[in-house]
Amino acid sequence: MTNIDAEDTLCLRKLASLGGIKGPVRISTQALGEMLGISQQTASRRLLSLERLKMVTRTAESSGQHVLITAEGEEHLRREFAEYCKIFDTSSELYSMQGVVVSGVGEGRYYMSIYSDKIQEICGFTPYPGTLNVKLNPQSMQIRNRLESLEWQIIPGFTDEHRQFGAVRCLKCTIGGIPCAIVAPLRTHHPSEIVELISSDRLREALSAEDGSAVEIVIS
Amino acid sequence: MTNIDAEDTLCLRKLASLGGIKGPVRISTQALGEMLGISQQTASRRLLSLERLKMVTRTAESSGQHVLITAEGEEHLRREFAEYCKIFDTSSELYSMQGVVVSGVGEGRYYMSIYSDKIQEICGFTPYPGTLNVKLNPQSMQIRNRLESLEWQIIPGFTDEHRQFGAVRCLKCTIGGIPCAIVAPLRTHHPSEIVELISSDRLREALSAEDGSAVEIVIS
DNA sequence: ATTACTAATTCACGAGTAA
DNA sequence: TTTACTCGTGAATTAGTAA
Repeated sequence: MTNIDAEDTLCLRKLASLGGIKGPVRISTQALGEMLGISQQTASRRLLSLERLKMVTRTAESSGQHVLITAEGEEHLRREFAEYCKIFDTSSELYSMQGVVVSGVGEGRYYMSIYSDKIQEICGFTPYPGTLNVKLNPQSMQIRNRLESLEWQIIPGFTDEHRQFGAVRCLKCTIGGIPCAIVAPLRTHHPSEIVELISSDRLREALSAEDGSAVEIVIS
Repeated sequence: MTNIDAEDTLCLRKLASLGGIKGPVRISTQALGEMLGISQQTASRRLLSLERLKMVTRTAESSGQHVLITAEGEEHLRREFAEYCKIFDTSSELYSMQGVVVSGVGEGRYYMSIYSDKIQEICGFTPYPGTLNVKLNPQSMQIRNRLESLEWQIIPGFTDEHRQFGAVRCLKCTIGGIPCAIVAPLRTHHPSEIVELISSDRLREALSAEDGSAVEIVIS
């Protein structure tokens, strides 16, 4: 079988949008060419090609032709469709980021003990008192930015007699397969290239990781 | 904006299937070329092109590169996806056939009076005693053949003291916007190029049609 | 190993035009 | 009006390499 190329597929898809699957479509090669941004001659060639591939049938009538997509043609378009379905079904809301373990500033530990109860409620685990800090590579930063539009769980801030505690948010994920969550201040202008992670266990131990170890974070 | 062509789109889609939306993908131009059935050089050029169009970003690392689809690239793929959705959402189970009115053999009238009650029950109208016969054009015959796989309503046959009446089936549709139904014997090897239609009204009058008049039948 | 340049070649495109 | 042929041109591809 001579394989159908990308340009022919585009042409076939256009015919389908015009109703070529449900019934014959009356279209001149001139008009088809204009729709696809190609010349009349090339449109003619495309139709000839699709006809040879048995993706369409044509009947010449006075002052024009009727084009109909065959079952085979429809099948081809459905396969294309399925390809896109696969991409957007499986990868919707699934992201992965790579980075290396770095030393944190140490404030995470303090926060985690304060918000412990809230985190248990939201994430389903009591956090180990401390965070794992991961420095993302530049490409993963682009993914990190996209995470901003996902739904984070919000932990409200509060004030006690000593000081004010800002609201934080968290996003469940896994690192090396271990359930954890990214924590971040509620309001930030630009996400940091350093991601803070919490888990029920001490992640450095669970991952056998030390500073500089490469890790992967998966958000689903 | 330089427009993205069909081949670049194919390449972008392949990267998406490899997970290029959710995170950076490690792929050599050699491997990408093999997957797409093109040379290493062309694969390289495609990536350069996609990069220029800001559909992907790349980071060169030792022994390879990491490719990530940008938000813009994802947007483009989603538009392609939407195009296919439109085709298969709106045109599923919607067919159209063209033909000309012809004189029937006259037996339809007889049948219609006998099956009148059943038709009322199934189609929601009491049929005018007579059928409109439409001769389909060759292309529409292909559509007619596809109708065989749809769900027809079956009217069981019966036997009285005089003769045997075979089972028939009908499929609701419209002709020139008027609700009607195609009737056919339950078992036929090949659908006839002549379609018999029933309606509550005399269709020839309702359509102002005579022998040779062009008509369109729509099945939804 | 890689990526991507340059050069040679192929092949796809549109203009002109016949049917 | 149509469709689709031939033909000249040029864009796109692969081969050969450099980095």
